[in-house]
Formats: sequence, structure tokens, C-alpha cells
Amino acid sequence: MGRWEPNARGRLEQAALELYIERGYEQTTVAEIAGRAGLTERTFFRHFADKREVLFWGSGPLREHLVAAVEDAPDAAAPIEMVARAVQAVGELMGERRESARRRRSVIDANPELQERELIKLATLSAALAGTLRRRGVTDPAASLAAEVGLAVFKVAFERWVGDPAQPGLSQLIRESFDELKAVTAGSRLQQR
Amino acid sequence: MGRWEPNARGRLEQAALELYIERGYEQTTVAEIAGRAGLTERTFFRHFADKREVLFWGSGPLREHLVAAVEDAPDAAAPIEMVARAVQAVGELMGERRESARRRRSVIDANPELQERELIKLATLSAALAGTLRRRGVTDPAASLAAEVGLAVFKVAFERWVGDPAQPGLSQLIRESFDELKAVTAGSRLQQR
DNA sequence: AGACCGATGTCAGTGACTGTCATCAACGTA
DNA sequence: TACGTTGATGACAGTCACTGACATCGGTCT
Repeated sequence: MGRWEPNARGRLEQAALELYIERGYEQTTVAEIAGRAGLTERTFFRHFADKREVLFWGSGPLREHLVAAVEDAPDAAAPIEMVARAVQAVGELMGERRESARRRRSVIDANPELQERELIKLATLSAALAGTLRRRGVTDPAASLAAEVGLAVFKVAFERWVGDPAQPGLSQLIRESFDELKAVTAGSRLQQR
Repeated sequence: MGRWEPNARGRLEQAALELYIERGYEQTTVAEIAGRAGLTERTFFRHFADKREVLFWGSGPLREHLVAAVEDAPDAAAPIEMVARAVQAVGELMGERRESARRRRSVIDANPELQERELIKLATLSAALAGTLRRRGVTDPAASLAAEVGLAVFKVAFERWVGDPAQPGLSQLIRESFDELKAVTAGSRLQQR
């Protein structure tokens, strides 16, 4: 057995989530989180860059998953279709954990600092998607737009999914939102020259 | 003459921008900003909620402008068209100050904290747009999507505009990006059921 | 004159985050 | 077996963003 209890990182993550839910994000100090995990404040910052990051480390694997899905899409697919497939794949992963997503979401919704972090994580995903599209030969305005728009669709679908228990599964909501996107952008008056 | 030099807020803003450019955002302390403006640190925080906000207070008027443009759009216009008009209007406003936009952008690009703030400001604009659309009778998935997608288009156009001096005016880039959006989302394989 | 107001200064905090050095079990190696 | 190395942690001091409370003092109103 090691010198310390195993899984320090996991204990910190768990303690942080609990405290953020119990008292709110701002009312929780890093020292309290570390204390509940049986560690010191300094150690917290060795595992997470800052107090917010403990809620967002999962976005790394998410990014890899998205990128892989775009890389694996058939050549014949249109760019937006590649993105749609990737977003779908992620949606199916998250679809399992609706309750835990809702808990996490309630914490984030209550604090603007956390919302900022969430947005930059999404922007990172979008940039990764756009880069992958470019590597597959999609030229630039289209690549950025497809990635950006695809993530916007995901965002809208995800919000409906966590916000209303009466809604169907995430996968289906994403599909519906992509259809809605098509309807919205096909507005006959879009050409305004 | 008043007891103090006038325009404290403006002096703080000016001093902050200068210092952020000279030394970088992180290397600048609020005390230094206040000192250059002939004020104290405490006074800085009376004018700006935090060290970043000094770069972003302009987004308030921007929001009002966007919302007004959507409110003034003709009833016959499709939702995405209302958003496109609003974004165009804003684009024409900013189009004048390309150099100052570039300076500001270089500061923001160099610091993730500032990028986070920028993103949440954009999200606020998107939410305001969506709310205005709803008030005009657009139902919800469509309203959110039109707002979100419209701002994504703006973002892409804006990035090209500030990033490459060889690009045409912002107004034209926004028009082109909306066209590109239409092309991208019209991909024949979008229906993936 | 005197009461009040509003912008600023002063000062003493709290808490996030960092740099640095010490500790000590585990592990490899002579 | 002894010994050097490594890696995760603790201890501690420090910086800086941000806040609350109270003092100051021209300008303004009555």
C-alpha cells in the first residue's frame, strides 16, 4: 500500500462537487474542499489549475472523441454532416447520465465564473472540430462555420435536455435541432443583397 | 472646477488599455492602472466590477443596438433575417474602427481569462437576441438557434476582419459569411434519419 | 449657516493562486 | 543490505484581486 490514500484527484473532485452543491461555488473555499478530501490546499492546485477546473477536466476526452468522430466520417459527407455525426456520438455518450448532468448544470447555472469556463471549453471544442475539418480539406470560412454552428446546435439541444425532464433523449433532441437549424437557415429571405 | 479631475472612468480605461498592451494583462496590477490614472485601486473597482471588465463595458450599448434592430425589423422577415439585419447594423458601427479593434483583439488573444469574458459577453448578446425574437412570436428552438447561429456568423466574420488586413470591410464579410452559412447548412446529407 | 450628497481615499481584511523547500514511502541498483 | 532517486504530498510565506467599513470634503440645497 502506498504512503497515501489512493485517488487523490478523484477525492478532490468528489468533495468539490458536493460542496459546490451544498453551499454554492462562491461560498466554498479551496481549503474546505481539500480538507474534506483529506488533503491540503496546495495539493488541490497540483491537480487542478484553478477552483473551476475541477468541474471541467472531462472536456479533454470529449474533445478527442469529437475529433475522432470527424476523422472517421466518410469522405462523401458534407462538412456539416461530419460535425453532426460527431455531435451525435457525444450526445449518445452523455445521454446516459442525465441526472449527473443536471446536478452539474445547476451548479454552473448559479455562477457566472463557471459559465465563462464552460463557454471557453465549448469554444475549444469548436476550434478542434474546425481544425479537423481543415485537415480533411474543408476550406476555411466553411470549416469554422460548420464547427461553430454544429456546437451551437449541441448547446441548444443540451439545454433543452437538462432543463426539462419531459424532453426526449439527448440524441433525439440533437437530431431535431439539426432539422430545426436547416429550417431556420433556409429562410427564403436570407439573401439580403 | 470640481474637486477631482473629470472623467475618472475614461482615464482608468485608457490607462488599463495602455498597460495591457505595454506589459500584458497578467503583468499589470490594478494598483498600477489606478496610479497611472491618478486614482486609487479602490476607485478602480467602483467603476469596473473586475480587472477584465474595463475592456468590455462597451457590450452594454452593443446589446441595446442589436435588440433595437431586431425590434425594428419588418414582420415579414424570417427570424434568421431579423438577426442578420441586427448583426449587419452592428457590423457597420464597428467597421469604422478597425485599428482600435485590432489592438483590443491582440490583448484579448494573449489571455484566456479575457477570452472567457469575451465569450460570455457574446453569449449575453445571443440570449438578448433570442429573447427579443421570442417577444416577436418566434417559438423557442428556432429563436435560440437563429440567435446563436447569427452570432456565430458574426464571430467568424469578425475574426477574419481583424485577423487579416487584406480582407474587405466587416459589413461585406458578414454578408459573405451568411451566404456561406446557407451553403453549409444546405448540405444535402443533413437529413440523417 | 448648516444639512446633505456623491465621488474619492484609507485601511484592514479574505481568499485564490504561486514559489520554494522539506518529507518520506517506494523503488531500483550496487 | 545500504544508498541514491523519484514522486506525491505538506508547510509556509508571499502576491494580488476584490470587499466592507468608515473618513474626507467640495458642491448643492434650504
